[in-house]
Amino acid sequence: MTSANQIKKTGNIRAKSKVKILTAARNEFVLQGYRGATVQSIADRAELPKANILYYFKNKENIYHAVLEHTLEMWDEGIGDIEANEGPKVAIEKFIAAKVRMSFKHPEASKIYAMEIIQGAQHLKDYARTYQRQWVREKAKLFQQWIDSGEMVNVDPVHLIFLIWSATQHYADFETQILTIMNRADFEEDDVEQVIAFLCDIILRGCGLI
Amino acid sequence: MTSANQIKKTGNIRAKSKVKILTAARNEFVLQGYRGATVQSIADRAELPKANILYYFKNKENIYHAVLEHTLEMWDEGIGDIEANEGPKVAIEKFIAAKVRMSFKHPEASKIYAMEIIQGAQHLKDYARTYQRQWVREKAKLFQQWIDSGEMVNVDPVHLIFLIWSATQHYADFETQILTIMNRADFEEDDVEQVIAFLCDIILRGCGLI
DNA sequence: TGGCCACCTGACTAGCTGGTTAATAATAAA
DNA sequence: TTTATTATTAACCAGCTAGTCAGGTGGCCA
Repeated sequence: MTSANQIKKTGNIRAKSKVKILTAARNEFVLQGYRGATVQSIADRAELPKANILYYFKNKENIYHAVLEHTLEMWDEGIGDIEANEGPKVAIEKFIAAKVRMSFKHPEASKIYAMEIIQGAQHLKDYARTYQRQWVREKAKLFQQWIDSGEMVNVDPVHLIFLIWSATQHYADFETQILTIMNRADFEEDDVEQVIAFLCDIILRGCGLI
Repeated sequence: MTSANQIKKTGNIRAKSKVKILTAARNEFVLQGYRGATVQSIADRAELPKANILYYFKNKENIYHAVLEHTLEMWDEGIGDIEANEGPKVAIEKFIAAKVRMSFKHPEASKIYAMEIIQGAQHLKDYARTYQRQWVREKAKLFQQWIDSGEMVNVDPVHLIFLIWSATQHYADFETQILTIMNRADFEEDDVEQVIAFLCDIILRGCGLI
């Protein structure tokens, strides 16, 4: 048995337990907030003794950080990529579609992220300050070029990005409210495409691209 | 001294203390969440002994309910009123302006509301089920009439309302993120009007109203 | 003056919190 | 098999939690 296999085998138990714990933790943190989610409640949900949780994660904050990290990875993936050569229409369409799909696929991730920001983003100030700020500036510059070349109407690119973020994430974060108002129990496949169509339609027209 | 005056005088102490407590509580709940905000921390912020807090509000949940109630009142006020006779352009403009102004004026209210919804809206399911659902249906019907009469483009009225809600509330809820990305310490007077102008511009054009 | 009532608060408690420890079991390596 | 490492968990603890309570204070009216 090779050394690589050793690591893999022992790693498997660790990995499986960690996934189990993080899934339970993510749900608890969404439902109860950081303080409201207790190590015991996470343990109960994961169907493991509390001490086992604290064997894999030194402490509660560590669990939260792991959950947050996973959330940010998703955010990065789901953010889609706006590229210069495809023109504003396709770029915005792809961006909206990617964000809406992520909202419907991983609402808990969006919710955790939202709560973190609402409460002051104490765990990820640096993330916004470095990574996000740069991303927004880059993409805003692209939009500005399209505006300057007359390919789209003159709208503030930064606020346009905020608009798309908010409108798309809304379907994850305010899921409960939306479902209640629409008098529905759950979202269905069709809803995703309908929302994408609606947002693309109104925002593209708003940008003078239809 | 009349009985009415007695009530007013004693009521004044009650009212003043309650306002003090609720203001402190609102801030604590926003920053720490329901479980994270302790009665002691609320007391410290209000500069009152803990027992005094519990003299005016039987228990912690009572405080939270009072905060939530106050928040909903603001929401109701700030929601603006879409009226049939003013036409879609003015209606949407007024609606957006009202919601943006409220977001900038009372960000904590919006944040508390958002957190409550994200966590499953356990304290105000009925509110959404009765009041909000009816409001949305009413206003959606109005939009539909404007669409049918060719006064605006055919966009889903319910999703249009969601779009406006999300875009406007975003400036309150994600304040921290927005300020960080824009590399600013605080919002200023001008920002409010700029945001209103941006959102009106893009959404009205999106509805074929420009 | 004395009685009434709203207001105030220090001291207390039962239960829960995150986290430790020490002893045991399971697994893998030699 | 023996040994070493990893995984598991009951029992425990110090500190904090929401909430209680009993004993106050001070203003107002008869």
